[in-house]
Amino acid sequence: MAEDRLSVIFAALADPTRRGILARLAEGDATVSELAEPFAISLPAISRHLKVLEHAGLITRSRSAQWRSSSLNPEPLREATAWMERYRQFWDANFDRLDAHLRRIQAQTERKDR
Amino acid sequence: MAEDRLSVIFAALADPTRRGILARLAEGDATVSELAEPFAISLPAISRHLKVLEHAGLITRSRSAQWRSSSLNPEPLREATAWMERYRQFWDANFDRLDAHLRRIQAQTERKDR
DNA sequence: TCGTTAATTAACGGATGCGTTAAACATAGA
DNA sequence: TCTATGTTTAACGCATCCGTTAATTAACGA
Repeated sequence: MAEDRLSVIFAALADPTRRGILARLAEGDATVSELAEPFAISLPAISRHLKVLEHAGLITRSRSAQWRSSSLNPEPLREATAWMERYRQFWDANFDRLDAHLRRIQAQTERKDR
Repeated sequence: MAEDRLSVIFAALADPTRRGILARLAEGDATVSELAEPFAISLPAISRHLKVLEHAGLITRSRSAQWRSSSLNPEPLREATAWMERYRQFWDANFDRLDAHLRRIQAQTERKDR
């Protein structure tokens, strides 16, 4: 399961190696070998991670000769952030906490009234 | 593996049922049965999802009689967002795209110079 | 054409994730 | 104390994830 876009994105971000790859790509495009270099895992493993990132839309890839260059595509990060934004009110310092409290109380009251 | 905090958080968010539970909790605390109601899965399955969310720190739980109430804890969402913020420059409209372009070019040049 | 380099695919193994049903546990209340 | 209700734990099955090594594909370049 987990075919919806957000799930695919979050799942892709749930691996530290993949987040490391994204961090590297934030500094500029890189080949598979370059991306693999900081990690103590095999090249095929990196290749799979890249496929996951590509499937999530987090990177795009191009080939030039025998090198395959990856570049960061931030769009999915924007989507994921947009989803989290819905909860920003719950932690944002500028948020009126009283309002949240009242809404919680209200929800509980409604529940008991059933 | 995947023991680091961010991985646990992202993994918890990678399931649509769990995101649905969080959305429900944003409206106020709820019991396990209440949380399970919108979903076509068994109660034990919901119970496991809650355990995952709790382990990620996304919810806190309290018991009152035989009911176990869950409440949203937004802290991990703040952490996850903070991580993504590092990439905001790549998609934010207010960002000077030329700067990003120059940094990419620069990185590629450095690589070729090796 | 042959060898080298870059990367992927194939085949496998072990761990984890997510669902189920059945059983157990915890508390309230007659 | 017995029963009903809410929730968790146990035990299982199946799919997916993540890693490995070996083999394969693709392109360059002497």
